[in-house]
Amino acid sequence: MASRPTTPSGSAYRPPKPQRILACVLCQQRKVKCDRKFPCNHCVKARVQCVPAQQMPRRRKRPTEQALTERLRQYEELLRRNNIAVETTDDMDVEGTSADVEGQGLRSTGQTHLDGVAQVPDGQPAGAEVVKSEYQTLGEVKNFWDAMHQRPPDSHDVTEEANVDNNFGNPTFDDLSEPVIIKVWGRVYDSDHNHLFGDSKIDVPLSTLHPSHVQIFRLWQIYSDNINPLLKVTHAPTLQARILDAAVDVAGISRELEALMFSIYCATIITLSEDDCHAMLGDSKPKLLRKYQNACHQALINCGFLRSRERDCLTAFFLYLVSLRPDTHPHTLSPMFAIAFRIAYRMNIANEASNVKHGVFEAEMRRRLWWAMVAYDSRISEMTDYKTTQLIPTWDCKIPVNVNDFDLRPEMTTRPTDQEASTEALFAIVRGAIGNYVRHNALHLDFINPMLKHVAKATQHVFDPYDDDLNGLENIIENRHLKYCNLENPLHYMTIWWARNHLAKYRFFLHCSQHSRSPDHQSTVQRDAILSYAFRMLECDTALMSSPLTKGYHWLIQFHFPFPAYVRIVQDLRSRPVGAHADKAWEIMNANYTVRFVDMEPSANILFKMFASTVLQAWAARHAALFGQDGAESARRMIVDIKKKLGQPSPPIATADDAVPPVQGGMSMLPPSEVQVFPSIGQDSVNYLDPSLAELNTDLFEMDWGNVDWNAMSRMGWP
DNA sequence: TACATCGGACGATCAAGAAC
DNA sequence: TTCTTGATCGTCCGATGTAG
Repeated sequence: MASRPTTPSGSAYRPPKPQRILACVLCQQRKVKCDRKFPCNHCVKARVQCVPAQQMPRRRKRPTEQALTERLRQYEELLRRNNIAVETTDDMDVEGTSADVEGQGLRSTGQTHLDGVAQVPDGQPAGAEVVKSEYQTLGEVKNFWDAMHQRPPDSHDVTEEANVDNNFGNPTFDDLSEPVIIKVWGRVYDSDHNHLFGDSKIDVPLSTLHPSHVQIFRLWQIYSDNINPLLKVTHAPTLQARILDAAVDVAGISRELEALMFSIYCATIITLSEDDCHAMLGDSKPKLLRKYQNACHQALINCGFLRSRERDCLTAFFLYLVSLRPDTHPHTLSPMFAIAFRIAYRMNIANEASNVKHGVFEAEMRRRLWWAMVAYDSRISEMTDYKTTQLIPTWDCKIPVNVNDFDLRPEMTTRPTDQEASTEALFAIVRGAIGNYVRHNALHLDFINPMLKHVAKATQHVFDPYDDDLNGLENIIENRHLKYCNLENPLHYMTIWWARNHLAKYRFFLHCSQHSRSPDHQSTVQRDAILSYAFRMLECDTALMSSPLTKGYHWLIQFHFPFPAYVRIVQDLRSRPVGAHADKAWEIMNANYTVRFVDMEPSANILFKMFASTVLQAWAARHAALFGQDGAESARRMIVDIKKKLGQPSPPIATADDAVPPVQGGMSMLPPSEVQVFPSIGQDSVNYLDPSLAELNTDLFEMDWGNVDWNAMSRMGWP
């Protein structure tokens, strides 16, 4: 008999196991045989996307010490009943028992004995103690009720919340702790109204408003592709299982999960095209959005989102707000986000000392939610009032850890280590790294509240491994996070260009903060530097908008229209209309215009006119400066398209004569020397090219923003 | 009749401890 | 390092329900 082949070490050779091909998700769900061709026969028949299932990591549930002890007692009892002498566990030496259990890896501390191994002292969830030691934090905010009772801050929270129901019947003054007080308020204001959201407009059970089984599944898949990689506020493996279960019995799910599911439907729909909505859900996008937003709104009321402390509930509210964004005035959205932040602060998710008490998994999910909210809100703040941003140094929530969702499991007791390679959390990690730098930056804080600079100084050494240097941050982002990226992977592509865009954007902002004088009073070096950041922003934005890889992420990219970059470039072009930098500016603007506006429907809205007016002013300046002899074809294409959209004739091929009208109150942006050189660069020259824009020939910084149609503007991702 | 749903039996897999 | 154990995951048969 031939001997089995062996490995170099002498052990028997085992060919690698062929990778197991699992049934597709739909077949698993339906419990039918899958032929494992993708698409499989059932999916083809059902005309749905066939998605191969992913193998779940084994989650072996270790029996708790309590369960083991209980089992042991049962066996002892059986032995005793059969008249067999036995030394009971109660008689055994405590130290010995403890050591035995520790030997099995069941105990993390020697302090507790038989009452719940997965608990650390004070009833904290698994992993809380381990994680705690990993952090330096600002410390926990004092609790008033603990101070009243002279108790250490750790002695309530999770344990007491869990025990509230036990002693809630007749709380005495000694029982009074924050969770008890909350419960008491709950009883006192049992029927409070949701004043902000008004009364329900839905007169049917919410369970009847869910999409069909198959549609729920498809929406979840699209959410997993388009939303989750960028926001990372949900944990795909556990939530997918919950949603698939819930889809089977939508009437029997918890209120929080119901709100979360409706919020996922709404958020997913904003990422779909009109055609996709019809094909997949059989209705128009606005109708579907309205339907699921109403249902989500009601589901949020049902779970008392304003007073809830459930993470699912806050996540649902956040996703609901994300779904409102494209059709909502940012000034309306901003206070709604303020509500979300007030809830988050009540839940203490911005506080690391509080997060670590919730166990490894929950703490990580709280961090992800907080950072996603801060990042999204900071964009809204940019669009409304920069001062309201939460990108400030007064909280200490850590950046989420760089791991795949499968490496983050609810039963974990130690925080997973940051992976070197790119993971599913890449975008969230990079966004967090940039955000962490920005919130401690003094020049950024000048725009918000200069007093916070003292806080930033005091806390930076604790939180910011990136030093005070944007170059250092850029280095780390490029060499640590983007190094392993594959440009063919949509999330990697998105992260690379997003990160570069934001680094350029913050250089741009910080430069503006440092050199806030009028551009005309800045040195050429300063003007060139800031112009280069503006160019970079447009180039990155063009890369993001033009790639087919990022189609599913357009909902977020469109939200970040590089408006300040355009403003700055045009300002510069009006005063320096010719030269190498000007040629480059037109080329870059044209490329960005092509991906942002060319497919836009001709619109009479004031926003586009405003944008057009600004660009045409710069164009007029160039045209005049070159006496009509302009060879910049790319710029001309852009101008022709703008004119077309405005319903104006294409720009005339101006003659030198046209280009030298008399100066009548030339533009304030121009230094006198340049007005002399280019006498046509003035208000009249713009009107000459496009008289319909006379009313709009105003500086962007001076216009009345209160009259702007923000709904349309925000749909386009302005400003 | 065709198709969807789902309880539940059964096999496959693999983490963890035991044995060598 | 290999073996054993048993919990968990994954499959899909077949009973049942539903719609046309």
